[in-house]
Parts: sequence; C-alpha cells; structure tokens
Amino acid sequence: MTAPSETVLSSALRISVMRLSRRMRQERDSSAGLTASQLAAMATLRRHGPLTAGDLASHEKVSPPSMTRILGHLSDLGMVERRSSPADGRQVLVELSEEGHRLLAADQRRRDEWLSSRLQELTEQERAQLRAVVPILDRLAGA
Amino acid sequence: MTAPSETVLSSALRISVMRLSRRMRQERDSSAGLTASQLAAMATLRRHGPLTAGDLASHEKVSPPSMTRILGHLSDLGMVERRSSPADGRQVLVELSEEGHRLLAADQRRRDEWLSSRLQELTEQERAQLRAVVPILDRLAGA
DNA sequence: TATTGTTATACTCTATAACTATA
DNA sequence: TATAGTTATAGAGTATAACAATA
Repeated sequence: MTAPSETVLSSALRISVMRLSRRMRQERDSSAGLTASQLAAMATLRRHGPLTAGDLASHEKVSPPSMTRILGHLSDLGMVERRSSPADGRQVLVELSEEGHRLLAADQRRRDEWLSSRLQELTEQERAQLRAVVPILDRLAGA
Repeated sequence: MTAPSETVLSSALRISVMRLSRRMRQERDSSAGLTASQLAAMATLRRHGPLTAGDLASHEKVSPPSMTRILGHLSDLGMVERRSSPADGRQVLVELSEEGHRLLAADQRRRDEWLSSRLQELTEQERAQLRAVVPILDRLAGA
C-alpha cells in the first residue's frame, strides 16, 4: 500500500525527470551526426578503456552483429581503432582514437554548458538543494 | 564563465537524471507490446482529447505517413478510433478508445508503482528533499 | 488549385541464422 | 568441437515522393 503523498511524488518526479532528460537529449542530438548507439559505445570505451567487441556488445545490451555494424561506422569515421587481440586471435580489441576522445569531450562540454547556464539562473540555495538530491536520485536508479 | 562547483553539479545532475530516466524507461518497455511512438501518441490524445491526424503528427514531431502507420497499428489493436471530420471531409479525427484509456492508465499505474516502491526505501526527509526539488527540475527543463 | 491523408518506396537500426577463423 | 566475430537476411520504424479525395 502506498500513501497518497508518495503516489503524488512518484508521478511528479517521474514526469519531471523524464521531461528534463528529454530536454537534455535534444541538446545532445545536434552532436556531430553520431547516433545515440554510437555515442553510447564511445562513452563506454572511454569509461572502461579498450574492450573486446563482445564485451562491448553485452555491456551496451546490443547483439554482436549490431555492435559490428556500430563499430564499422565508428571506424569509418575514425572514432575507434580495432585490432585483433594478441592473446586470442579470435577477439577484436576496440579502443577510442584520439579523435574519438576529442569529439566525446567536446560533446560533453557542450551539453554541460547548456545545463550550467540553466543552473546559473537559479539561486544558490536551489543549487544546494539539487546538489543534495543527486545521490538520492542515484539510489533510486539503483546505481 | 562558470564556477567550478557549478560545472561539477552540472555533470553530476546530468548523469543522474539521464540514468534514472533510462531506468524508468526500461520499466515502461515491458508494457503491453506497444512501442514508444504508439504510447506517446496515445498519451497526447489523452491530454488533448480528439485531434486530427495532421495535428497529432506535428505535435509528435513525426511525418504524416509515419503517423498514418502508427494510427493503423493502434486502430488494429483497438486503442484509437478514427472517423472523418464532419466539418472537413479531408480531415481524420482520432480519439482514444475506452480500451486505450484503460491501457494507458494501467501503464502509468505500473510505472508509478515501481518508482513508488523505490521511494518507500527512502527516509521521509529524503522524500521531502525530492518533493522540494521537483519544481526546480521543471524550471531547468523550461516547463 | 490547395490541402489532408494515404500509398509506394527507400533508408536506418536492430535482430536471428549461417558462416569463417581461431582455440 | 567450441568460441569470437562477421556476413546474410529479415523486421520494425521513419522519411520523401507520388497519389486520391475533398475544399
């Protein structure tokens, strides 16, 4: 059984979070012509360092053939480099290129700029409230 | 110029909001076999009442042929009803069916249930912090 | 002649199944 | 024989262009 006020909070929070995330995603969409899957794969490579194609596929919850395709595009664009593993010739190690690092950094900077400028319009107290709430949001997401 | 602490808040908030929204979207995905586009069109019909196919297409930022296809599926599933406008025979008025209303309500209830149960695991003080922050998130999104 | 919606066709992204190369 | 990745093929979703019906 859920108390009324929790139901109201749940709806309100869900709608607000989804709306803000949609807005932030729009900010990202104008990014260098890369698709969401491509950017996600690149972000994972930056976070984890070099990964095999299979590990990357399972991390991104995408099938191996789809990852092959995604990596093909990223490779054509010069964003990643593929080489076969010295330890096991069947595996393909994928690494973010210099160019890939640059693009990802620029992308993140641009998105943060949008949100930062929005945050400037708030009072210091409101920003403090947001800061306090970030770890709570993370726990809700199970992170 | 952005102060260091605002940049940190910006990154942290962006990551947390995106993560939570992704998690909530996953919860929705198991919904009755309907696609995101179909659910979005239905939600818009619920919010605005009957709309013409064209108005619905432009509201959803989708081309008229795509909306025709989406409505075809929803109509096959009995979620919407289409009838030609009495005022202008070229227009098609689309309305959510009884069944459509039911499914949308159940869908929203289920998603709220997931988040509500997560919120139960927090302290009352943490929930109060979240409640206070909802309108701030809305202002960030420009809502 | 202009407008609303549909049909025809093509492109992108994803998946499963079959195949190749290495272990 | 098993595994990692790629190629072949198909399905879902979207778009632009051509068409039909109505104003």
